Amino acid sequence: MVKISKPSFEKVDPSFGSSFSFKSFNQENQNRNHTFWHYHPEIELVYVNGGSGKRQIGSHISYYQHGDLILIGSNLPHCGFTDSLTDNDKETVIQFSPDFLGKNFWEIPEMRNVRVLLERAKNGIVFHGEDKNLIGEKIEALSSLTNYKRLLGLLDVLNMLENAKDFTLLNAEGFVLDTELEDHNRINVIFNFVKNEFKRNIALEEIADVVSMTVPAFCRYFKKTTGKTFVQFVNEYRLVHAAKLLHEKQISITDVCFESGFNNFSHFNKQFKKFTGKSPSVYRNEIKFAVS
DNA sequence: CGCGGGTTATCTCCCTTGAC
DNA sequence: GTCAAGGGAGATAACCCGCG
Repeated sequence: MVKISKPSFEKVDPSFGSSFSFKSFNQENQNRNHTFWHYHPEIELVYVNGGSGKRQIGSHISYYQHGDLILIGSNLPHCGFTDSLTDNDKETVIQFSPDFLGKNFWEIPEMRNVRVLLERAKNGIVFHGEDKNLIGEKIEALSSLTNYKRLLGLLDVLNMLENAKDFTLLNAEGFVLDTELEDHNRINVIFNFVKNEFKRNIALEEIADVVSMTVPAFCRYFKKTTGKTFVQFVNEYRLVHAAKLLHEKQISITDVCFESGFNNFSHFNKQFKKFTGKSPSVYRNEIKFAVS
């Protein structure tokens, strides 16, 4: 019997005396609760000012270094994997309901651009380069402001995000969530299952059984929802984990391969090369080179 | 030479998908 | 939902290369 992890709908409470939620985490205060699969109607803006980790937004999975700035739209399932924060690393999370300033606030002409940004955020947006750093600093500076100034600052940040040039849409391939809650739950169950079990072999029959579907029905459903086949998805999940291990641990490539859920080198090598354009050893050497 | 770590070739099997 | 075909994923093994 397989244990099913329940899908999670996260309830977001605004900070005291405020209409949106502002939270800051550092080495001492790491009580973050978004390392599991969840979704919520509130829009979420996350800034990590250093460190590295994995992130999954919709069906997109990737590894990041030197911090991260992402904007996650309403009801887009996501999961952060930032490793334990060290030294001066800080993670700032802002969550706000799309209508926290009133139902029609984004409709006024002055907010037209932000409305476009929030629409775009339904795909998940990651920001890079100077934009990431400048806006990130601005976000961190919000912590020292009064509630009133903080709200103005947030609008300012949203405007900067809209003007940013250096960004990537994470989920552009079209991650489609059915509006029915039941289907919402189904994909959550699948993602959580993969998250917990990716280090071992997952037979299609097994995962299909978990969500009470036949194997062909499952394949069709998964492709329709994520734009990928199930095997592709799990492979990407494993490859991102492998990239992370290559960066962070001094273990042999063989060990990285098995640690990531692959059962043989040859296949791991082939997939890794297809995914990153480099073989695992070249990939790791380039990192060493960049560091020294 | 033998050994360990990494890469490539090939064959089998099961995942995916189209037809019904 | 079932069935079946084809193609991609995964296993096996041969191969390469640097090192003692």
